[in-house]
Amino acid sequence: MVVYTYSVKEKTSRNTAAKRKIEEVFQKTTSPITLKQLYKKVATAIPGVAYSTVFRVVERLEKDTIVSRVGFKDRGALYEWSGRPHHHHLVCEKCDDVADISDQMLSFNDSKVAKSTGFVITNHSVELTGICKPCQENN
Amino acid sequence: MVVYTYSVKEKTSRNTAAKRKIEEVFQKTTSPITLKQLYKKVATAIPGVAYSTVFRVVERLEKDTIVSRVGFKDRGALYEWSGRPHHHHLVCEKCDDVADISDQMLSFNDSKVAKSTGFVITNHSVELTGICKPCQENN
DNA sequence: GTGTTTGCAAATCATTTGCAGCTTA
DNA sequence: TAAGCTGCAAATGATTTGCAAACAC
Repeated sequence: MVVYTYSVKEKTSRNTAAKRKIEEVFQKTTSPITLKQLYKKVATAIPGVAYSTVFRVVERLEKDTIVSRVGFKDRGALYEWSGRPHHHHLVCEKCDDVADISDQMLSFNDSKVAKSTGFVITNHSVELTGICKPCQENN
Repeated sequence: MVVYTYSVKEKTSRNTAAKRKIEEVFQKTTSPITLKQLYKKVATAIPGVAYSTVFRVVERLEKDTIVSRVGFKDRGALYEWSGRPHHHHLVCEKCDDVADISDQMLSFNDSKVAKSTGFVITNHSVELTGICKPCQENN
């Protein structure tokens, strides 16, 4: 079990069941999940846990950049653990399955964009949509 | 003024003030806007217009693929006119200004991704974050 | 002990819908 | 006239907050 560590900016933090479980769910889940999904999983392990608790823990985790919010078009806000290597997502149109894509596979260069727009690029996010293998076959 | 034209799937459509104004706002605005922003602009020209009217017109326009919803991380759903050539967005962290980026500037290949994941790629969306020139200078 | 965290309930905010009256064609 | 469109009000759903009790340290 990974020990909970807040960023240096945080003075204190307490090790609670909710936090431990939330971290565990994030670690076990490869694809981004909604707060609702997270809450359901947490509530199974900790009956009676409040949605607001999950909300606040994740809120804190996001501020501390331990989890990050990733944006998808239609679904609501999704969260995933930040520790994993930089990657992007490929979402299946049919079943909403999410595959990870490494940055190298995309190979586009920010500098060309930076030059033509005058922006300094600080971050990029790519979302691909497609149809996964199983769904292609079950057609 | 561009004439309102629904897709062939639509049997009928009526030319109303709300629709004309909504189209006009979309045409004049280069960056994606929220429903709220759109509503405010429409309401200025058409006092007393209902939010739900704007909602429903945009809903219809989206179904007819005349406007498209683009996803950003933090802000809510954003809409933009679809007619423009395929492009992506570069958002300024400081002032939320949005610059367009042509697809060619990014030059990444779906086929490599398709090969390694088994997915058939149907669409892609790129969101870059950065700091625009004015904000760099005003620092 | 004491300051953080939690559960509960309620506030907020965005999105969506039902309906009856109005408008466009 | 008739089907579409609109305003209004209210439902829904997601997100957020206040507060007192419970808990970690």
